[in-house]
Amino acid sequence: MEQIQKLFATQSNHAFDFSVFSNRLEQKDYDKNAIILKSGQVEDYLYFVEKGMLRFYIEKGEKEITFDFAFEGNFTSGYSSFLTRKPAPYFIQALVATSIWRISYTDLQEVYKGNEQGQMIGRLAAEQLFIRKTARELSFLSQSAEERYLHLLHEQPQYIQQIPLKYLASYIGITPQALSRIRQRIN
Amino acid sequence: MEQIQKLFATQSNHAFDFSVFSNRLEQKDYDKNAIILKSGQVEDYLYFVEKGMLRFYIEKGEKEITFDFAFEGNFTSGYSSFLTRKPAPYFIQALVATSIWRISYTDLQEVYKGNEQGQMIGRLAAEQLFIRKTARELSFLSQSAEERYLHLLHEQPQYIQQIPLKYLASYIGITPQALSRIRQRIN
DNA sequence: CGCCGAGTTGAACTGAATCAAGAAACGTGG
DNA sequence: CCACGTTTCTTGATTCAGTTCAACTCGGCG
Repeated sequence: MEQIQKLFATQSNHAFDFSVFSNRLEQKDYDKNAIILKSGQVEDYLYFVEKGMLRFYIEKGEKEITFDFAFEGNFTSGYSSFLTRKPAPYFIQALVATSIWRISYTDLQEVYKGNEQGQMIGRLAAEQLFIRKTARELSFLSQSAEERYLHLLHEQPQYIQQIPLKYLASYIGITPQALSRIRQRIN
Repeated sequence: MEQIQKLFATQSNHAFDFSVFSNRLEQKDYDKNAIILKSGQVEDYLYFVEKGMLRFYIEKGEKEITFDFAFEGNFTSGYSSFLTRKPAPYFIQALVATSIWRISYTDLQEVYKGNEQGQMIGRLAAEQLFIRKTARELSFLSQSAEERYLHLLHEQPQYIQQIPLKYLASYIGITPQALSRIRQRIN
């Protein structure tokens, strides 16, 4: 909880009654491999990852495609579903035992209404998510698979080694075999 | 202008004083190839494309990488720069003679403040942009270059043929030569 | 008319996919 | 806590999509 409060304190230049928001936060723990959101469900929460990490994936025929991760200190959500109130086409899963804080859609609307500064929460989340997606788009257009892997290693060194290679490969856009060979080449 | 109003009417289930927003809209016309945002500038506007189309690109060494287009009826912006008030690392250019409506950052903040429903504009823009980026991310992970091209053709048939092949190739993530061969193969 | 950028086509090369088999790690039940 | 079975990772051989370099065509514009 202090993590979130600290984040707001650094972002906000106005006094902000944090309790309006925090009173509606709910803490949840998930076991390793637990499914947090099932494909076909409407996402009802915005999450803040306190500890652990999450994986986002879609099922495409036989195989899973991992397209996102969320680490400690990130805001995350099945965000397009959360915003549009339509079923999400993907799954969210805990990669390790994970603790999150979450706020429901309706509660977040209340925070928006009740407090001038409340919008900041939504804005912070939206900005973080959008900027990440844009950076990732450019990585596909301008970098090789090896560069994407090295960038990922550099950006999130403490978490990457805990993630199974097959998920990383999928996230980078290559097969597990290809990533295995990249690893052997750079070591 | 009616285009935008219609968009709001279909999205909003409440009465919305559209004039609070529209009074702050400014109409601008750009010649073919005009630069709308220069890399290094802070994006000060949110745009609605009334007519024509835009291209987004970064300069990487010698070459340009086109990573986005905006067509008639789209909201768009150098959005991460607009949100964060930091310089954009990319250019926005008119591909053909283009007419837009735009609202400045400060005016949009005023709309947010002055009107309960005002947030909707920001939300609509954010949703549209975020959802598109997510779909594109999945296209890089799960589709071949040829599939991405066919999808683009299918999605925006009326605009694609007006866009120079080299920009389309870049957007898809391949060389102009490779796209030229894909075209010859599918015809 | 001549030039220049855009598009096309060819040939050689390369990074990654695919298919296949073996090694290592992992968790589950006895 | 070990033993077994399953999943994950590695390594090899072959194939394939896309890159690179190069030459040529075409259309528009000065």
